[in-house]
Amino acid sequence: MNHGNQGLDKGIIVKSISAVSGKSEKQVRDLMNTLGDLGLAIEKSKSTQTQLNKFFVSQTVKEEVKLTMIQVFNTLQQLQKQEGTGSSLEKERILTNLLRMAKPIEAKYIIRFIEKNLKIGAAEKTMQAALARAFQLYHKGNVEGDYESIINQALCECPNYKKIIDTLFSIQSLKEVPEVCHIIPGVPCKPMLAKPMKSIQMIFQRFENMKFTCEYKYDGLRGQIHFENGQVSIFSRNLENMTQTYPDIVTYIHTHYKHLDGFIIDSEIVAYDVANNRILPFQTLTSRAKKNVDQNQIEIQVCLYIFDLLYLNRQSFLKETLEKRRQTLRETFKEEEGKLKFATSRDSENFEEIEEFLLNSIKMGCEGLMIKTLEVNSQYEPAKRSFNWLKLKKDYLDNGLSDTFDLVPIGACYGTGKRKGFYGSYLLACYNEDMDQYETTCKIGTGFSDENLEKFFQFFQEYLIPHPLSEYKCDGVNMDVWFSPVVVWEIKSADIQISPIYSACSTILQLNNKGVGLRFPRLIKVREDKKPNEATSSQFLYDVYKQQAVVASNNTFEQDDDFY
DNA sequence: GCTGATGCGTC
DNA sequence: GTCGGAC
DNA sequence: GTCCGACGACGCATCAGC
Repeated sequence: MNHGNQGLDKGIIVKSISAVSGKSEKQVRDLMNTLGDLGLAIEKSKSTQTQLNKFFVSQTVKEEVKLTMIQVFNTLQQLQKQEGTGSSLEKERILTNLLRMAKPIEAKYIIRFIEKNLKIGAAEKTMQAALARAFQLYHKGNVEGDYESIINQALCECPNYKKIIDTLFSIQSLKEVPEVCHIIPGVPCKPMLAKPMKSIQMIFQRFENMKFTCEYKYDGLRGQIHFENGQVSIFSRNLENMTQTYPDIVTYIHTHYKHLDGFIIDSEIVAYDVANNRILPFQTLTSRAKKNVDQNQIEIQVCLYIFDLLYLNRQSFLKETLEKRRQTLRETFKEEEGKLKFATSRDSENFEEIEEFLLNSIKMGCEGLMIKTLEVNSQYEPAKRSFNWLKLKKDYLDNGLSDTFDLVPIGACYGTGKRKGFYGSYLLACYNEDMDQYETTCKIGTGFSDENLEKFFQFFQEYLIPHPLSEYKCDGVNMDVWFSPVVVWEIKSADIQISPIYSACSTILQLNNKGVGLRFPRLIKVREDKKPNEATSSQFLYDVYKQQAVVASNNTFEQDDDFY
């Protein structure tokens, strides 16, 4: 089914639910907070409608109207088409009409569908398994073979349900599926992913007796680059077409590789400081325009760090070993400083060497290492095991070398779905000793056990306050509830980045009132031994920020006022 | 024309 | 992206 | 191990409302 974006504001959904159920918008929002789900909110609203409101609704819609799938489908497509001035009102009107006709349970799933979260415990993999089973039954045992793995493989190489289903309807033998649905330039292929590892030892355990290689893990955007018949396409990790965003890459490929008879390579697109031959931070890369990009107006240059070859000269390389793919990649492409480089790699099985390589990668502005087998199980086949590669980052390490921060929860938001009835996330602050104030630096919603979620929720009931304290520097952050500063939590993060909304270090930074925020924050533990005013200081946070390789090596980063 | 909210994609 | 829980 | 769904920070794009 169409899973396009309706671009529906939460506000529009709330208004529609309000219009359909006769409840005020505030009542709908309260219901949403209580039930932890807008879908449940409308289901309940519709099924507990007052007689008066039912009467009112029946003036506009005939009772006993039955919605069909086609109607819902068409309406969703209509929603998708709305754009420009006045589109929000129109969307609200269309959605309201649809919800009027829907039974409570239908309305629930329509809303959940729009929110792209069905919450039925079944997602992509379950659906694929079901598809396999369904066709097995459809063919009544006349077609032999492992449906699930064939379909899975086909979906990885050619993620197009229509094409695969059409094929399954028409085949005599399962062998025909890969003959029709296989990797081809122009169509994105599911990328290989990597599993986090907490130590180098774990890598030796995982890859015991296998040859493997370590590569720098660049901090950019995954880019799968296709070329065929003069046509360049660039796909993201989630198979989105982002060709329009990178006309500079398109041109580069065009001018250097049009002699090749088609290829697909895997790469990381990284922002690059051409003047100083340095990698720039992820944040810099993301500030590039995404639509209607004029190649002559590009201010942020990128370098392509390529690391794999999936297809070349009309041949799939997916089933080749990494050793072979890498060798062919190196023979086919040519490095150029600041434009295209092979990911820095080292084939080592020595602990100290790997450790040093990891530290070097971070010094160079990378996130850490990717570790991949070279021969055994080294095929590019995410269908077999999508997390076949391993990744190692400094902040995964459990050795005390990575930075943690001791922060104070000062507010929270209600949880949704399985977090219903508790807080789903907490606002954290560091302590500015000079100003005697708490400065926000992130929200946190991961690292909690179910037990802690409940325990913390109960705990904070005693410390609720109606408004943030005057010593909280928390402008620009909207929370459902606020607390007195009473506890300290230990938090780990990957990075510290300039933040448009958090206030930590803003007085030290002097950067248009911006502060710093944590990247990938998660809870480690409660610091029973610390009082709130012993939390991590703003100064410490700032020092750690300045120490980061990519900040330390690039003094222009924060002086360039135009940029931020 | 600007601002703020929020969608949607990246990590 | 990270994480915890169910299987 | 795999799958799922909680939740994070950002920045561009878009639209309402001033």
